[in-house]
Amino acid sequence: MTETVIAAGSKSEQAYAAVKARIVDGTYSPGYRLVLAKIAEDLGVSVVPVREAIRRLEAEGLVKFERNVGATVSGIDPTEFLYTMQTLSIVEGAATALSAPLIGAADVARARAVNEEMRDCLQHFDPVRFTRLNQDFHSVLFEHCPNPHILDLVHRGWNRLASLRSSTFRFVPGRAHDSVDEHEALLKLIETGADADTIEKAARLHRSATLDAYLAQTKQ
Amino acid sequence: MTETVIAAGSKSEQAYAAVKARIVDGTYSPGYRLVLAKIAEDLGVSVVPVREAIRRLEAEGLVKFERNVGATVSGIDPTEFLYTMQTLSIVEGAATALSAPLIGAADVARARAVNEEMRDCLQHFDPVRFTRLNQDFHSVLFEHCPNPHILDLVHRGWNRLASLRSSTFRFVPGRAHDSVDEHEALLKLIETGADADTIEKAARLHRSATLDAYLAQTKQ
DNA sequence: GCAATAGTTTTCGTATACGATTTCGTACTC
DNA sequence: GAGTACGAAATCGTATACGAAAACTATTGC
Repeated sequence: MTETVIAAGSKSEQAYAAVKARIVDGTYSPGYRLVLAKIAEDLGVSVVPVREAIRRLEAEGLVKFERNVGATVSGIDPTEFLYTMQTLSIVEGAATALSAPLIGAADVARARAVNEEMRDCLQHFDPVRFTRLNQDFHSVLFEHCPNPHILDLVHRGWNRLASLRSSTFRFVPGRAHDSVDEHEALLKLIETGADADTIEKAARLHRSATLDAYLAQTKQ
Repeated sequence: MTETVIAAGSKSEQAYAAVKARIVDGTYSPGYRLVLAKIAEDLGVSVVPVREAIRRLEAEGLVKFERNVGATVSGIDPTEFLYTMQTLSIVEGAATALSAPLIGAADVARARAVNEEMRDCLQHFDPVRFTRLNQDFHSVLFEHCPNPHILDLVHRGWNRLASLRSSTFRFVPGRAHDSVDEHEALLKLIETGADADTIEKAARLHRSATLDAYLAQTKQ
């Protein structure tokens, strides 16, 4: 994969990218206390650019900031998880519907290949790989979205979701099978040029079902 | 000494609120160059908190920031306007649908009163008041949305829209009449407990129609 | 008269420093 | 032993200062 080799732009940008990456990949898990001076030292910069980075992450919802107290990685609350999923279902549904007319046969083939790999994962029980493939699959579906704002919201949603991973994001074996089937159904809809409404609804439902499965598992 | 009354929160927060307000109310219109030192002086603070504020506003899409060049109020591009409206139609539609079951008779009455005031505005041609009332009306519809993330996105959308006002946001007399009627139709749907899908679709359509009217006017 | 260039000014970017606030630990009182 | 008060340490918040990059301006050469 593309490791973040690029020491791009200002130190503020670097700090932003670095902290964001650590939150998304789980190095800093929810509730983790982000001490400015410590992060600054880790990254070899001063606190000013780190503050800026944290503020930006706060605006994206990845970080909670409290005056004179400090920053923590946000999102321990299960309710938060529910809200995040609901929001994602809406913006991702819209993004997928808007993308659909622009998805070519090659994209569908690529997505299908990914989905078959996912099916393969089910045999060997590889949740980590499954999760990554799942993201790849959905990326194909919404990456052509012509509206950059919606695309941005989708990415933010996925990032939030990823950041919550360690506490609430869990692989539900029983659900995974259905998920793969729903993926295939979505591809069929796109291939046959179904109308935007149908695709949007299907995409939403797919995510809602995933949410329900998580909730059901959590209750047990 | 009547210093600028509410010295709420940190200076960073103050700067954030102040600059945001100026962008939304049109004091700083699209393309306006935001010089850090100047803003800092205006607000009586140093540049550091101003930088933070600008970064946050950038994350919200209200400001465009370019390395070593500076910040400008974003959104002159008409395409941007289209994307903003589309995004808003989606999140606002969802927010309205989610709010609907929680909207009480009193709320409906309040919204209806506002709408009748809007109808009144049509007689006396008062675009400014009409626009404000329109916001009030929609606020009633989505303010009960239980998902804070979606609510936040709606507010951001409205803010972006407001910030674009001076260049592209224009009152379309021919459209205003239909708009008021659609508001009433929306209220009826909510009163009769229509299902979420129907309400969502109606809310979206309402905004799409507004967008179309703007576009038609722009073309002329 | 125009274009290229060198010098000046403006503005950004970040390190450092210090005051303000919170938190935590310890001692004291009831 | 529990609760409170006080002091020390940690951490945040922001002003200032200075280096770096870009934008602007004036001058020179053609």
